[in-house]
Amino acid sequence: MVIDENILISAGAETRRYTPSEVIFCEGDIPTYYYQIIKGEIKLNNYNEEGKEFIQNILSDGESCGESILFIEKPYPMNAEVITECSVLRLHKSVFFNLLNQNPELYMEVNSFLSERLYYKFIMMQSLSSQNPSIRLRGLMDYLKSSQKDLSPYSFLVPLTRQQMASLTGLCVETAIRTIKHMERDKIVRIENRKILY
DNA sequence: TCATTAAAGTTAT
DNA sequence: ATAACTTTAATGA
Repeated sequence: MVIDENILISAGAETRRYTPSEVIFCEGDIPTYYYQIIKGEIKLNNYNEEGKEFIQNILSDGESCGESILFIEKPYPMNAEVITECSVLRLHKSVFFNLLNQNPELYMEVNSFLSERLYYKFIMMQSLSSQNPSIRLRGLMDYLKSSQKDLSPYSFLVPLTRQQMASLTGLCVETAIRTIKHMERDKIVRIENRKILY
């Protein structure tokens, strides 16, 4: 949880509902609100000139989306698209900043969330700079798995579709699938009824 | 080697 | 039923 929901609500945040494929904001929009997910999944993405999607991030319960851009005078460099049915708290930028100014602890909470996102970017950038699809996918899975305690092999069920894994690593689905199959042969992952265990 | 295209099978809504 | 996802195979850069 980035910021306690009750604090946001008493500050005047409104609860908004979104349905899958709805767009919360678009690349080029001027940021006006702070958004925090109560429940559901949202992806931050871009589409290249050929229409291929690159997913910057997938966010869910308790996480905020696009907050980093609020701190700079720039339009969004990505879209926020709803994956699953969502309820989201929305607080106007100016109220959000007043809130932070009155509560230094909240600044720290936002900071720590921001740092986590930045950490993800560093980790992913390292593996994405590799041409090898196996290294890219492992970089993604290593990061995701690092948030759980049990680090033993095959204890982590990858909570992503192959499509999403491909979009997060800049691969095409088919390559992601082939690579995952190869990783299964190499005993890096296990596959049980299409679920990937890492 | 990987991306792309096409085609077909599978799962979720 | 229909859409979304998964898989395989062929072809080309």
